[in-house]
Order: sequence, then structure tokens, then C-alpha cells
Amino acid sequence: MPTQPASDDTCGLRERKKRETRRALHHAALDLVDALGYAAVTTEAIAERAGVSARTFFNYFGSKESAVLGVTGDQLAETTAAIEARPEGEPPLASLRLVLGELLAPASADRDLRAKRRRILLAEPALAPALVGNNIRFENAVTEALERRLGVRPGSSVEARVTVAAAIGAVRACIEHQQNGGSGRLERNIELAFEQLAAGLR
Amino acid sequence: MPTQPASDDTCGLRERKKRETRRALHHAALDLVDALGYAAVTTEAIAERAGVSARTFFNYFGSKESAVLGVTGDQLAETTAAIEARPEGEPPLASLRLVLGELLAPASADRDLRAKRRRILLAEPALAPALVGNNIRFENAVTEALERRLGVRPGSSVEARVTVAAAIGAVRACIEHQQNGGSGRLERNIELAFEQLAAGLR
DNA sequence: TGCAATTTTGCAGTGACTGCACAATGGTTG
DNA sequence: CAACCATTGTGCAGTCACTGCAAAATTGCA
Repeated sequence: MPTQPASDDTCGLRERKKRETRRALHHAALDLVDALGYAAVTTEAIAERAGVSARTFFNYFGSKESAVLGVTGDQLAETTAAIEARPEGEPPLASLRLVLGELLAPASADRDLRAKRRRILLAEPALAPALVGNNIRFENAVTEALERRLGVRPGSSVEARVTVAAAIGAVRACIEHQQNGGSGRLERNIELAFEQLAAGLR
Repeated sequence: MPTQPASDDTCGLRERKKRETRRALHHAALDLVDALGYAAVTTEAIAERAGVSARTFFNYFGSKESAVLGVTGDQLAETTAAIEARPEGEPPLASLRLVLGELLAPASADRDLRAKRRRILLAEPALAPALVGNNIRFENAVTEALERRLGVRPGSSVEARVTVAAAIGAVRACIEHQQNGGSGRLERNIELAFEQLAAGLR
């Protein structure tokens, strides 16, 4: 056990344990999928490797996908907060580019973890749809955050939602492009994609 | 048994029966979901209503979603063919707009069926992701068709794929906009969305 | 009518996911 | 330290989508 006093946040033993369990599950999922492939890994195996019961797995993640991607409820809140925090004059597309990019290259401690996550994401077609968007809740939240920042009445036009959907779609497209052996590096392609969106599609 | 000599296509009894079974399953799925909601309908119930065994259901549709949406393998072929058939000079986005619009308002015989499909699609959030795209195969096929028509080497750049993803995303956004009680009519919003994409996102 | 190809079906199984009730554990108060 | 309450972990039983397999049933054809 590390003697490190846990870097941040509330420090009840309870809180720490929960955090640790979530991390363990995410890591277990990542390791197993990396080694065996997404389809060959069961939620039971992930739970076992993390040292919790099969039932507990679902107390932490709503689905197998979520565990692999490390999607938590907090993440959604963080994302929307990040969007609302962008400077007022910034074009929505620019904000989205930053925030979505953040999701792909999360600054989460471990360099090793990040690499593994990226490798898996690019290797498993089953995960691409889930990573960004696909869950309507995410898209809704981001859209609402954007509308709030722009000061328009939510749902008064399709505009904000279309912008969000197109941006998310573009990121997904870049990921799938890699999966299909397309040219270029991921980050560079994402850059190009957003430029394309800004310039107007033909 | 109808004495109608079956409108088109090969007319073996076998072929006709298959067609009829597929239709029966699709209708059964639509009716049940319309009446009870997507979550409350089981594949078994759909099969029973269509007069086939539970196992046979999966000989016709790969998933519950597919049965409700009426997604067949042929549809994919039709869509890509439609794209390749568009005039050479037409901007890709315009082609996509036409072809994707076709998917939403399919000219399939029944006016009643069309209305029901539309109603369900707009009522069930679970279906929006599946309708257009989400299945990577669809997006891949459309992208390749587009690249073929444009005469570029497949996968040589992200451009075509980003265009496809953005267009699909826009359509999905419009559907979700309706689901969330947003303003305007679906077709009009789709028009606006494509104009927005063409003009360039801010 | 009889044979071969296709389709249907039953069966048994896997695995994701859920609700429920009870056990274990952490935090808190006297 | 002990008693108590709120959270959290776990086992159990169940539902349901989806799959492979092998045995019927059906169709097309000679």
C-alpha cells in the first residue's frame, strides 16, 4: 500500500476505496481487452481481476463498454463544465474541438494507461461508436451547455445540436479512418477534419 | 392467400415466402413497439406475432433494432448504388442529403407503414443512433461509394469519411431535436442542417 | 415420385444486465 | 469503546438478446 496521502479531493476511507475500485475495474478491463480482444472478455472476468464480485461491477459501470472506456458520470459533468468555461467570444466549433480532444487524450496520470487506451480504441471497432457520443445523454448535455453559453433558448433551433453532432461525427470518422488503415496520424486528421467543417462541406 | 402474382422480381414460391416473412416480422415489430414501447417488446413476441419461431426471427434480422427499422442487407447495397448513380459534378454533400433523406421517408408502398415508422423513430430514443449510421458497416460502405464516385483512392484522406459522418450526424441531430421537443418540422430542419454544413460551422 | 438444396425449428447455451434482500463496512454519536 | 446509521458489497434468481448445432419440414427439380 502506498503511503501517499491521496493527492486530492475528500479523503474518507470510503471515498478512497471507491475511487480505487473504479480504477481497478477500469485497469482490469483495459488489460484484458488489450490481451484478449473486446469480444473475448466478460464482465465477470473483469470483476474477478479487479477483486470484486460480478455484481459489484455494475455498481461502478453501467456497461462493459463504459468500463473499458472509463466512462463515469463525473466525466459528463466535467465536459459540460469545460464547455461553459470557454471564453465568450470563442466560436462553438473551436470549443468543441478542444473539449472533445481532451476526451481522446485524457491527462489522466498514467502515460502507460493512456497508450493502452488509445491502442484499444483504435483496434476495436465495437468501441468507436461509444467513445464519443452515441449515448444520447452525452450529446444532449453538450448541446445544452453550448446553448447556455451562447445564451439561446434550449431547443429553439437545431443549430447548436447540429454543430455538436457534426463535431462528434468528425472525431468518430477520424477514429474509424485509422481503424480502416487510412492515412495520417489521428491528431493531425482531427485537425484537418475540424478545418473541413469550418470551411464548409461540399 | 392472395392471387396477386407478386409485383416484381424472381417469383419462386420460396422467394415470395421469404419476402412475406420478412415483411410480416417488420410489421409485427412496428405494431408491437408502437403499442407497447421498444423496451417492452421481446424478439420472441415479434416472432410469435409474425407466425414464425423465435429462432427464425434471427434468420431474417440480426437484431431487434434491425427488425423495427426494417434494415436489411439489400438496403445497404441500394444506398451505395444510389450514391454512385448521382451525377458526376454534384457535390458530395448534396448526394448524401438526397440519399439519406430517402432512408427517412422510404417510398415503401404503405403510407400507413411509413407514418408508423416515423412516429416510432421520433418517439424512441433507443432507435435514433441505429437508424442512420452507428453501424460502422453502413458508414464504411457509403464512404467507399463516395470515394469511388469522386475517383480518389479509398482511405487516402479523411475528407470523404468526415463528410459522411457529419451528414449522418446532422440527420441524427435533427431526429433527436424532435425527440427533445425542439422547434420546427423534421424535413425543414434537415434542410437547415445541410445548409449549415455547407456554409461552414462556426 | 424421389432426391437435393434450402429453410424452419427446437434445444441448449452464453453473457450482459437488473432487482432484491442480506451481509459487511465506514463514519458518527454518546 | 459501544451502539447506531448510512453506504457499499455480494449472492441469488431471473430476463432477454443472440448463437451454434442438428434434426425436421418444405421447396425446386428431374
